[in-house]
Formats: sequence, structure tokens, C-alpha cells
Amino acid sequence: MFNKETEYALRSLVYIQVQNNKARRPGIAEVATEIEAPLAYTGKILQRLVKQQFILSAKGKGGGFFFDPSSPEVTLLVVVSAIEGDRTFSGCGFGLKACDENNQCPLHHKYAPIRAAIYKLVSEETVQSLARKIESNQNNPLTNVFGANW
Amino acid sequence: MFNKETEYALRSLVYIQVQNNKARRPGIAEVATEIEAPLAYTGKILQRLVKQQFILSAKGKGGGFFFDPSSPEVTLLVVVSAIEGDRTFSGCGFGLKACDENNQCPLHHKYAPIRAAIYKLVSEETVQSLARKIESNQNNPLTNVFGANW
DNA sequence: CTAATAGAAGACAAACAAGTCTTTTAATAA
DNA sequence: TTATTAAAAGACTTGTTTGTCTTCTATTAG
Repeated sequence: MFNKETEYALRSLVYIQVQNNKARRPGIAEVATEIEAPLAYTGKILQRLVKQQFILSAKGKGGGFFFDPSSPEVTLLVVVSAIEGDRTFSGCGFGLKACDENNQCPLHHKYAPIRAAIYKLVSEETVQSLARKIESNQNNPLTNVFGANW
Repeated sequence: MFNKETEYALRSLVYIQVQNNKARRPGIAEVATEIEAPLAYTGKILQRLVKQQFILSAKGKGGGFFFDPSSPEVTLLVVVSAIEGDRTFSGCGFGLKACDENNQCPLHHKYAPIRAAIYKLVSEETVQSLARKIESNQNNPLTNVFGANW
């Protein structure tokens, strides 16, 4: 569904949010280990997320990454769009250049509701809502997909 | 949704089927032009589709590509899986390694029905069904997305 | 002030996807 | 049988994504 950078970014953000909720500010090494992504690449991605102002960072001892608690929740749509543009949500299933209501490809009628559902999902879910889902599953080993004590 | 090779392959197959229905066997150059894909790359892709036995080919004058009329209709699922595996239909929206019924990621419940809908779509639609849709739209300029007289 | 910690920056490298080019093989028509 | 047409084969090139490495800068503790 998403490319690697987007995947790592989403997982990083959710992990950071979960930790922030425990009054912790994880660093690059911790994030990379926990989300099972390459260390250096994770560093690059976190750097970009800071530049794009999704998170803040602190250097030096006790430093790490964290959300500005006064900022509104950040939807998956905003993160994905910032990293890979909106092609994920606007592309046509059959790959035609222009496939819209006036100019439909043979898959249009059946693909349109799927695309709409994806758009709805990423517009409604936020990094924070995913973090809350994880937190509420902490005590259920079968559903703790992260295999760690986030 | 799909990668370029898959896109070109699907468009090529549908184009070839539409032409076969008119008792024509288009060649590489014609297919490439009509589906708006690079000539040489289209040749490579058609070559692979022949090897995978989705279509047959004839060399020499009057040659070109065509379906074996005695073969059953070919679903989009089969074509896509042959080219890019089934990752498109099995991957998790949140990018976790293992996200299934027993081990769910925070997006699972909301993404599962979308994935199922995609799977259903590509399992039900065939190259031939798409060709028929196009043929039935031939006289409607507003919906003739291909901009050509397929 | 200085040593240690930790993120920032940017050049570099590997892997993969997308696409090209040249030569060979097969079929047909004259 | 020769010229022409058209696909097959495979080496090669380009561009993008993914990822690494080294150096620099900022913060904190002692």
C-alpha cells in the first residue's frame, strides 16, 4: 500500500506517540529497533519528519523525538501525502491518465468506492488514534503485534 | 495500485482482446501506441506474457498477438499475481510483518474489508469482461477514455 | 571548559524498477 | 530463395527507492 519510507515514518510516529504518552522521548536507535527498520535510514526519516514539523527533536543527553502536545492530531493522510504525494489516493486502478467521473476507465465504477474507502480511512485515522488502539491492546498478548512493551 | 509493468500488461491484454474480437492481431508497435506505453518496453512485456501463456504470438507478415479462443477468460488476479506476486492483495496497510486474524495491527479492522474488496474486484473482472465494457462504450464519446477507435 | 550524548546534514552506494538497443529467429510473399 | 515483416532474446542503460557512512552541530553533566 505505502512505500517503505512512508511505512517507517508511520510506524515511527506511532511509536513516538505511544512513548510520549508514557512521558518518554525515544531516540533514533530505540525507534529503529522497535519498529524493525534500518538504523541510519530511520535517522534520515525522523530528520525529515522534524523538518516537515510532524515532530520536534532535542539534541544531546536526554534528547529524542516528541510531539508538540498543543498541536492537533495528525491524520495518516497528511503524513502519507507529505511523503509520497496524493498519487496513492488519486490513481486509477487501470492506469489510465485521466480517469474521473466524465472520463471513466472500465474499472472505474467498481474501483471508485474502494478508493473512497481508503481515502476515508486515512482521513479519519490519526497517529494518535493508532497509538490509543495499541495502548488499549497492551494487555492482550495475542493482539500485541509489535512484540514489545510499547 | 499496480506497478508500471502490470499496468502496461493489463492494458495490452485488454487492447489485444478488443482487437481479436474484430478479427485483428495487433503487433508490438500498434499495442504500444494505443496503450500509450514505450515501444521497446511494451515488446518486452508482451514477450513475457507470451512466455506465461496469457497470449499467443505469430511472427512474420500478418503476425501479432492474440488469445487462444478456446482458453477460459483470464482474471486480473491471475495476471497481476504472475507479474508482481500476491503482495498487492496480502500486504498490511500499516506495514507490519505479520498482520492476520490472530495478530492484528491497529489498522487491521478497518483495512481488512478494503483489501477484501480489492481481491473480489480482481477475482471477478477478467481481461475479457473489461474488453466487453469498452466495446459497449464505443459509441459514447464521453466515456471512451482510450481516445481511439479500439 | 570539556567530555559524552544525540540529532542534523549531506555525500555516497546498493538494489530494484523501468526502459533501450542490437542481434537473432521465424514466417510470409514474391 | 530472397526480401520483408515481425516477434524473441538478452545485454545494456537510466532513474528511483532504499539504505549507509562520515562529519558537523547542539545539549547536558560533571
